[in-house]
Amino acid sequence: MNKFLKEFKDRGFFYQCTSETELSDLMDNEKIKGYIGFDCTAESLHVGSLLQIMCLRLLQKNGHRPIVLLGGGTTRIGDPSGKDKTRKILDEDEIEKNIKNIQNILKKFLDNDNSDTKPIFVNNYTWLKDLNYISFLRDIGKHFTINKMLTFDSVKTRLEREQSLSYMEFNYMILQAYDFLELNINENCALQIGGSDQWGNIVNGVELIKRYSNKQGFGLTTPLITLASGAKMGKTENGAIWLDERYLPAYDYWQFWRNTDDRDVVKFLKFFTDLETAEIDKLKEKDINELKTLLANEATTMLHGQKAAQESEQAANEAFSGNSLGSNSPSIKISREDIDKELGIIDLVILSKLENSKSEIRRLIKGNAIKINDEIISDEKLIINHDLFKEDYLKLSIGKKRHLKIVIN
RNA sequence: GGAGGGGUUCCAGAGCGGUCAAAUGGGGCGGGCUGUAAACCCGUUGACUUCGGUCUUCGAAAGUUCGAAUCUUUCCCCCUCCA
Repeated sequence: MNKFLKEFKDRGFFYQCTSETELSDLMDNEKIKGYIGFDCTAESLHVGSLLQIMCLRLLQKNGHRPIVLLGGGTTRIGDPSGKDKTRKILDEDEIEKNIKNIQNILKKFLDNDNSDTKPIFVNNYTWLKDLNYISFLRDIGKHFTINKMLTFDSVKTRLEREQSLSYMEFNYMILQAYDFLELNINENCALQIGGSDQWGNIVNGVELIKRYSNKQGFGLTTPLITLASGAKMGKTENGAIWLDERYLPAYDYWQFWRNTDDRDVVKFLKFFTDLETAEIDKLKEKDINELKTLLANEATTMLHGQKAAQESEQAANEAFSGNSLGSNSPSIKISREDIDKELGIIDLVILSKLENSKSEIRRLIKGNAIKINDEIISDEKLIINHDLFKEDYLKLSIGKKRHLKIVIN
């Protein structure tokens, strides 16, 4: 089996492939281009897209060249896959902004220097925006039958549940298929990779290429990642695990990985680190918490750099060892005047932005959840005075996991 | 176009004139146990509070009433059946 495909499988990325043997042969014989489309609905990518990003990296690692399709055009339509309802359509400016942002994130994960494998960024709006309706229907539309389109899950589930599916959304799959054709013709792109929910859309592209150009394209999908807990990857109650440091600091990103469920650790090491699978299999014997730290360090290094990863680990050690916080711990500054005017504990927490409801803070105090310098606070009227600032800071903790350094400015 | 059913707190889903800031379950948060895990147990889950209460919520607006999530009217949205 082709080296790329083998690792793709070894790491658990593989779900389905249109013509596996042929794809394997092709990738043995030549370096190909493979693309993945990213939706531009959100201002940044979150870990839910990470597996796709890892696929792009794997292509590069094996000498193939990734094409990143930023769906500037299709985002204007909205993919009905997996959606119950039509979602809100973003305006032009937002989409443009999102595209730039997402592109910057992806560059962090990819090798942009090797001229043979550096990623090609394309925006499908460039070719979708000028399509002529009549000629599109004649050239492309004739290759699609409604009969077939109605059988795709994305359409079928909507219809079965009698939820409305607009004609606009119905066309999404045709546009995605057209994207693949476009890339196949103009970039000689032979492969589309996507999540398993994209299978139908991908197959459409492969078939369109066959009918239109009589060439063979390939589709490859990755499984939907489900956590041991049954939750979806990437979204927590506190919000998505963003890949953009402006939305989620490196320390929190590190913590996300550090808090991985035991049962998911090995799987994640294979998915989200560059460690060789053989090595990971050996590591399995290690202490589970060491593995989690390893996972957190590898994943954070990949995105935010080694320095950020080390600092995060150090900060975590400090925060959880119960000792004093170091220079890498999350911190905020408050002014001397704030303390002079008898700042209460509740207001301090508000200032820290750890919580924004006074009622909630009172509840936390009642539940022994709030600590200053590791001592439980039981008086909600406690006034913060300068004596609490040992050295030059005060350690504020909420629960077991949130610790913050309060520094006087 | 005609006939019905419905919109409730993060989600699902009770309530159907006062005892409702609203049952129950899920999720979240906190505590306990531990390993920054899982499972389990306990507490909590609108805001503000001088802890006595006060204020704002049950699709939107107006009304009936001492009093409305609960009744009436209009409007908006969703669903089911018929054409």
